Amino acid sequence: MVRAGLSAAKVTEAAAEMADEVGLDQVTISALARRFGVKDASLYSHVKNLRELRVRIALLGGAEMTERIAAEVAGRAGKDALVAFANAYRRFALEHPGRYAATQMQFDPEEVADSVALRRSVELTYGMLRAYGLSEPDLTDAGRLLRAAFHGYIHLELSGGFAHSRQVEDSWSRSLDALHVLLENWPSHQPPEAGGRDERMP
Amino acid sequence: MVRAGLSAAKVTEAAAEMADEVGLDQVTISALARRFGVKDASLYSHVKNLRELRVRIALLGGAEMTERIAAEVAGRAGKDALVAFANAYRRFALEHPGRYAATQMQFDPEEVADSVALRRSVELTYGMLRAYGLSEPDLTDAGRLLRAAFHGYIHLELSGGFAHSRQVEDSWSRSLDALHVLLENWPSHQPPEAGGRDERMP
DNA sequence: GGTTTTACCCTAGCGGCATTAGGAAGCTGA
DNA sequence: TCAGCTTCCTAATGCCGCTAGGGTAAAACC
Repeated sequence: MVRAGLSAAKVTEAAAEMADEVGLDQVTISALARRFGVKDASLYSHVKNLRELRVRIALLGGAEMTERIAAEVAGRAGKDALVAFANAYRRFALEHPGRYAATQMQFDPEEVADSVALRRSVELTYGMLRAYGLSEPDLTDAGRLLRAAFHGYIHLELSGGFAHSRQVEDSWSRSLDALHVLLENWPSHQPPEAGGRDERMP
Repeated sequence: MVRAGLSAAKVTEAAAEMADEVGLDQVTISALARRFGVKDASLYSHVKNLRELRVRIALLGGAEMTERIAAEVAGRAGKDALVAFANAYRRFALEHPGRYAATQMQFDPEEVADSVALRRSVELTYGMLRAYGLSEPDLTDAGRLLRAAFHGYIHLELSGGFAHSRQVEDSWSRSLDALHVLLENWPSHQPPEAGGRDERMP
């Protein structure tokens, strides 16, 4: 009897690939075991349960995504940085829809508490926004709106909300133009006298 | 033997309620049958399968949502309309997360082809944007960005992306300020000489 | 090199879910 | 009243997540 030679890492990588190919919700323990030519129960030596498997996919995907964004943004500022960030974000999501979907799960705080990628991605966003001259609390507000716009756009695109036409590219890049204008004209707000605003999550 | 007196409409309404309470993915045929005190198989007299049930929830939720938005936007224009639209959108999504989630499914084109609500919601958006002086192709681009921003924001909020603090309200209303500024300063584009742009979906 | 220990993978089995087939009992209209 | 339709049932299939417990390959130790 030859062993399959699995490991948590291999299982996660295969699961991520499978998620990109057939959708995150099609990634089941059974299907994954089938892909490895192994019985379902065998996978439980490497992964606690289905939820943990998905969290692993998310952490893997999140790390990869942040890495790619960081590489593209490096050395840029202002609109250059914004466009590089946004395009890297979108390209990753379109090329790896399963991994991307996984990053959108609801996590228990401690599941992602020690995620370097998460902290890094917040830093990247804030660095970009500071180049636009923003500071708290606008930093937080603008960051949220940017994340929302990016995610919302990709979500609509992935779910077929608009046709998969060449036009989406134009629309996307014009939205980036618009967001650039938005950040340059951000309606600033003074932080309130008393503290409390500082504790906001990004 | 007393009959339960079910109907497609009653089943859908109960399913929508259940989705709001426990999450769309917890709405199963079994759970719903249990709620009615009926066997699983009985529901198949009223609903073709699980997918159709979810589509029904989506259509119901979409209609309700559009209705509420339309009521709020009626008689307003400019920033008033934008804020009314956005707040009605967000409030519905937060009060009815299950129905809202259902509206985000991927549909076959003919499943929603005859949805009045969908057409109406597009009209509402476009009317709002025309009041900002936009015309095609900016109408389409701005509409997409708005939908993306709204959906993205609510999605982040619902999935706990940021803390459930009072601050989210501030952040949201400042994002609306920013979007208003954006629409007033939208970087316009000329339509290309030859046709083709007109066929874009919203 | 032989032995012990570990860790991997298996068989077996539980309960939950979606779905279908076919039958019985209520309701409706002639 | 009785035929016919609808609603609900029982029964069964197959897929899935997950657990318990056992055997063996591979690694660790002497």
